[in-house]
Amino acid sequence: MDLHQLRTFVAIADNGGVARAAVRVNLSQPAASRQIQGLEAELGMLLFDRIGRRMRLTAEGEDLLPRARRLLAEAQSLRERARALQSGQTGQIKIGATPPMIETVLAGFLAKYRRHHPGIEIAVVEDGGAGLIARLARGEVHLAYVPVGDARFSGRLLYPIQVIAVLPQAHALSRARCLDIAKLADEPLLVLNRSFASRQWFDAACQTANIKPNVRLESSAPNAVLGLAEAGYGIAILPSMVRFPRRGVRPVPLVNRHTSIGKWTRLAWDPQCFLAPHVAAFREALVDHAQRAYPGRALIGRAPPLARPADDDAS
Amino acid sequence: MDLHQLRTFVAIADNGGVARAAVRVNLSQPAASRQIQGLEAELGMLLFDRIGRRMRLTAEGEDLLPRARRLLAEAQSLRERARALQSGQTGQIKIGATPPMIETVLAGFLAKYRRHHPGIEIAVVEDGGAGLIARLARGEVHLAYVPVGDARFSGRLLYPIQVIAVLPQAHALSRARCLDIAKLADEPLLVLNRSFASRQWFDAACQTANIKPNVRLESSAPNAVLGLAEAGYGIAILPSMVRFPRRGVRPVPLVNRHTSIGKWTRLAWDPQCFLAPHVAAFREALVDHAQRAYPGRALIGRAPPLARPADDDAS
DNA sequence: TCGTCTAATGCATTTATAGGATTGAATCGA
DNA sequence: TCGATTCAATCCTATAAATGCATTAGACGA
Repeated sequence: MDLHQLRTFVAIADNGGVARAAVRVNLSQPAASRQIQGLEAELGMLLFDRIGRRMRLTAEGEDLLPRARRLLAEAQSLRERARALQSGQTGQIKIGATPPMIETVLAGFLAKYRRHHPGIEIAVVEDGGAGLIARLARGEVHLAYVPVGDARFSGRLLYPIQVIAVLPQAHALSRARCLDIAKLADEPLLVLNRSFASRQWFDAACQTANIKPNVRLESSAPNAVLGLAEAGYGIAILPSMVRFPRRGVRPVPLVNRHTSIGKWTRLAWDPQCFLAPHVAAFREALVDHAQRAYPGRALIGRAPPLARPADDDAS
Repeated sequence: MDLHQLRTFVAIADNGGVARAAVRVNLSQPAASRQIQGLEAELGMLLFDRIGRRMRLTAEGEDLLPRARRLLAEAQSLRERARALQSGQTGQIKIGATPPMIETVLAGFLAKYRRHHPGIEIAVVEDGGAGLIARLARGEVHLAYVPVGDARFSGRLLYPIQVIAVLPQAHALSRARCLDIAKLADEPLLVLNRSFASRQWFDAACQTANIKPNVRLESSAPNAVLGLAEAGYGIAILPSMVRFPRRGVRPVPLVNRHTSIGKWTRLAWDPQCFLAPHVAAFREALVDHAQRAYPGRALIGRAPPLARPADDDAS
């Protein structure tokens, strides 16, 4: 059974003759004749009665005709779906991100993007940094926020994330343009737990600076830390992408011997996987958006710039 | 796009590899490889990412895979439907019949037949004799009750229909084994109108016998005629297939010079049309039923048998 | 680093499918 | 009633496609 045979079958039934049908399906008359014969032979039944030189559907033909139509329609729908996918008008995108990324960058961007591209279905997968790398490697997501330094993936640099301190306005250190971590030695600190990259960077910086931070609270929720800082309970240590302004507190970038603490963020993908046009378009739009309006950009300008890694965009 | 390509596509996705898929679809590995490449080329997109020596579905492939499955399932359903039609387990039958035929023969038979063949859909088309011939010629019905004598159709003889008189039991002539129409010359008669074949046969017989029948009533309803006969209003002239017994009246076959009046009935079909197995089976069952239990058979035995035409069964 | 496994490619062969010409039969018009 | 026409089927040949075998290229594991 062949789609061409079915098409010819339907055409003969519709046009009432092999010759006319042949024209409709861009075939010669003998070819159409043979196709219908081949179909009849394969199905083991006559689809048409040959009444003189006319073709009339048999009962079986009448029964199978609508089914053949459905099959052809389904095939056409498949082709059209493929064309839509190819042109990037439609398709699915799976993007992995950490909760802070989702909150600060992705949420706002997605709302805008979906309005302009209603055919695109965007699935956001929430996971931690290590989990995102694994998902990207397994092909579960097309794109993911991954820190710089993993050579397995291509990526586009987005923006730097730096560690900042959030101090009460009344605090003496809050007027500084930026703040060396040595000055935090005896201050009571409110920090995130070790699953946060910013906490790891902060710890590493303290270690190199030979400082033992006075941790008053370790939390898994940035907003909790921030709220306590507002209440004057201590100095919050957070990544620069928390949203400001907040009342009664001031953010100040941290430095370690005149060097900012943090890393650049990257939107990465697996270069071994074919990246569909609609995914590439989405990626470019997201990169553009993030680079223009990244969280904490006002703050970051106050500290020495982080070393910018090479952008290893291999597309 | 080709069903084979789609089948290979699905097989690769299911079996996770070209080589294994090739075995499943009875192809060599290179053939399967080229099929999927051809499909990808035609759709203008990669369906699989080649990760090392593995094949992993792209986003597009994942999108199109269920559609391909549906298409293949639809094709399989078409094949299975064709097989069912071919084996005669299912299908449609259109049979044309006159109202008396439907009432006396078909109704009872259909009830029985449908119980034993639930897959068969039987459509009964009610029409007059001339209408049935036209419908048969146009292919609107597969089978029809048609009088003998039409060479265009093949047919199987069913049973003779003879013209009978229905007399009040008290009538002197009601004791006869059969009755010559000459004896009806002066009796008040209740006859059917000229659209009934039996009426035409009766008229023809009267003409050859040089008799002017004394028609008291001409009706289009056999039961009305019969009812009036029961009421003693006259002698009813009817075809032999009316159902007996009736109270107070006796049926007597009519003869014209020792010759029965009537014709054989035939179940006919268009020999130019392919007769599907399930239609042929239905036909045989109906012929068998009609020949064994035809209406008026007890009555007909009392008159000289009608000349039996050749059974021109050309199948 | 070597061996193995997998998908892709080259090549020769087979297959089948197409079109053109022709035939045979049925329909139409004179 | 007899051509003329029309249409489906058939024959034949050429072209295109698909297949299988052998081989290659590349990745994965020991």
